[in-house]
Amino acid sequence: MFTVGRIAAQAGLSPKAVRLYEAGGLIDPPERTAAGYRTYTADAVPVLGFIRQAQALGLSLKEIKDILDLQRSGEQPCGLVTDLLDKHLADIDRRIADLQALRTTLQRARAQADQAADRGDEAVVCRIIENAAPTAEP
Amino acid sequence: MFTVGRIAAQAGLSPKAVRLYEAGGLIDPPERTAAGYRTYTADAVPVLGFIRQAQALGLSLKEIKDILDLQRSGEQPCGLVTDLLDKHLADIDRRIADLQALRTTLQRARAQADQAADRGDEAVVCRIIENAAPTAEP
DNA sequence: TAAAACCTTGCCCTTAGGGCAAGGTCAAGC
DNA sequence: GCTTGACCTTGCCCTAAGGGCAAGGTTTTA
Repeated sequence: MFTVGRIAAQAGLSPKAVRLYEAGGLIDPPERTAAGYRTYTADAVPVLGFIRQAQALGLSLKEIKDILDLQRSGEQPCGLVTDLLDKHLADIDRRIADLQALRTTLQRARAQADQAADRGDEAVVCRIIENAAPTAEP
Repeated sequence: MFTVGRIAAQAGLSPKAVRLYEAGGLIDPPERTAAGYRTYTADAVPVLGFIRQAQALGLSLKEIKDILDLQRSGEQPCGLVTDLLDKHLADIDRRIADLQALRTTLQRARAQADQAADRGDEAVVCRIIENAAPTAEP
């Protein structure tokens, strides 16, 4: 039996995160002592570990909850997992492309900043950013 | 004279965003009519446009406020702007690298998912994510 | 003159927790 | 047995940048 602090440490999480996962329905509410302390068994560790891994892969808590719900309902969540992975893969590709476009824009803005500084030029707000073409957000 | 809705439309923003920028000190509080309506002059448009551009470059409202404050104090904000651009450029490079590492991890997880499906294999949560190595966040 | 379109403020919502407060509980040392 | 420190409980406010809604006032248009 472990308290929330111990189980969190075992899974590499904060106690607050563990409570949040419970509140969000990602993990089952554990037994409580008479005093109200949460008591976890070691069984909770792999589930928390899964949550951590899935988060590291960019899945949201909501998506992770969907996977876990499906699994708890006896279904095989593999299809959902692969769908989510595909979705996030495409999302990541989009974000990388956006960031690279933004990088180009930033570099152009930066180069103009240097040129303006050389000329002693100073516009409304330095004219550096006004001249930069609009791009996607980061 | 323009109402908040008109000035926002001119700058490509929502009225709420304009009010938010005022509350955050990015723009000066405009005059009010007797009824309390904000009344902007056309002078506000380039400032709002600057905010929009700077945001598109990934700057936070706080950073943009610092730039505008510096400019309003009579300083030339170019130095600050170039510093911020450099900082964000480095930040973007980090994020692109992180996302590319994440992409690799996701693809590995995805490939394992297919293999597991072929074998009819099903682990705690499909074993797809457990086997994926931890990576940086998106 | 009445309705539509606009404005005002204020509040709650979003992610994934962090931080703090007030108060209760457990384990170790003396 | 008692104290002390470490831990636990819930609850509230905070983050970034607004979106959405509500209740009520105003302006414009038909």
